[in-house]
Amino acid sequence: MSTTARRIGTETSKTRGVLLDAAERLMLEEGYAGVTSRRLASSAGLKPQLVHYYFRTMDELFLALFRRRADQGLERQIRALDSAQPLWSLWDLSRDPRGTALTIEFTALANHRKAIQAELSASAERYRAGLLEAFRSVLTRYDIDQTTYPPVVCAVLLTSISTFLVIEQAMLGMSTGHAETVAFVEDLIRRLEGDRLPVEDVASVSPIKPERQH
Amino acid sequence: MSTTARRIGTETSKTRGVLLDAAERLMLEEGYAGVTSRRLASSAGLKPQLVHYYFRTMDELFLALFRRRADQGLERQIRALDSAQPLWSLWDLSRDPRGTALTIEFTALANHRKAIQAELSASAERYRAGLLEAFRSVLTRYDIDQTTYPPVVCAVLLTSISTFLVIEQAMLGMSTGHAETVAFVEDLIRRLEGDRLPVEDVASVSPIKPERQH
DNA sequence: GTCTATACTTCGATAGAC
DNA sequence: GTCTATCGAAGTATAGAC
Repeated sequence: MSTTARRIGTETSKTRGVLLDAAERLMLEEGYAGVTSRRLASSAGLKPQLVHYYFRTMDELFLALFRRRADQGLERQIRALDSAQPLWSLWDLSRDPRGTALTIEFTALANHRKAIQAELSASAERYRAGLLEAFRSVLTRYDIDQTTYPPVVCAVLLTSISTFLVIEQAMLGMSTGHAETVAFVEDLIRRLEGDRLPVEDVASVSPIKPERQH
Repeated sequence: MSTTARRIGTETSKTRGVLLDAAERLMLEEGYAGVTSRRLASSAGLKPQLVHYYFRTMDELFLALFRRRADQGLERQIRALDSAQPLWSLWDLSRDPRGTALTIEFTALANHRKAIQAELSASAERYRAGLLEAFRSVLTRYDIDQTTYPPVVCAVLLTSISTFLVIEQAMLGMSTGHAETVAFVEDLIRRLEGDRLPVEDVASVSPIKPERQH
């Protein structure tokens, strides 16, 4: 009997990282449905069978891809929380088009890949909790009435707005009212944290780039 | 030569409507990738070839499906604009989970179906324009400073918030902070339009249901 | 770790009989 | 308008040689 486990590549393999990078690129360019073992391999200049050598199933690949990004996102959030202007940093971070576009693709993917859904909502909850903490502290610092402006509402609003703008802009090519909305939000932030200090900006200091593993 | 056009069913056919209804149901339940000619046919109790009899390609089916919904959405928006409490009506309308979930699926689909993208963004622009007009008129009526609160920003905000809540709730099963956010928005509406009059509520008067064609 | 070869499934689409 | 029959392409996945 062949209950003996099938061979699988190590997590530290260079090729594995190359595949994940290519998968991410494909996902951004053509949507999650464009990420098939064949297309992925060809886009990375490899044989389709290698995909199945490193990932038992496509689900496993999507999960690995998501986890890599989610970990990176949480790391960046932590750095943003620690910056001199947490609101500006969090706003800039949440407006990163690549990160948000990937989240949206994973959300659509979660519709028929239940393993993804669990991972995604767990990660979203963690992210929300971080934002909540940031708003609690900032609103306290600036002495804002937290009954009128609950921190959790601020967290949801910030995420909704940035997510929605990315959906329209990056996925549909729409931008009606975007500039005005960004100006509106940034004016609110400015009232609390003053003008943005470009040098301290977390997002610009560490631009999103595929993470190479080796 | 077979340049003679392939046969195609009429737009008023009952079977065609059944297929569109089934496609919509499938799309909501399993995402757009679940809508294949075979699965669609089997879910409607028909043969796969009938799908291709009524729609030359799957793209054509998706387009027809989208247009039917978009037309219905615009109609409902117009009725909401004419109601006694336009803000309440528009808010309720935009929070309809089925309509928004479909929009999100079409957005994901638009990533690799360019015909869909054009249609989708055109429709979104029309919808935005309607909302904008509503806010212009309401803000004028209640004498709100439109420099501080630009109508287009209100339109973008309303759509972002409702879209985002549906994404998290219906697609990810998340709800942290949702109740508070809804309360926050509804409090703002209440200040302008007073309490919601349940009977006048457009959304509750005409619940979303698949439109039968015959 | 990468290759060849291959099995099996599902998909979109068309031709032609009834 | 619906059926049977059928094509070719693309997908996931595995076995075994090198």
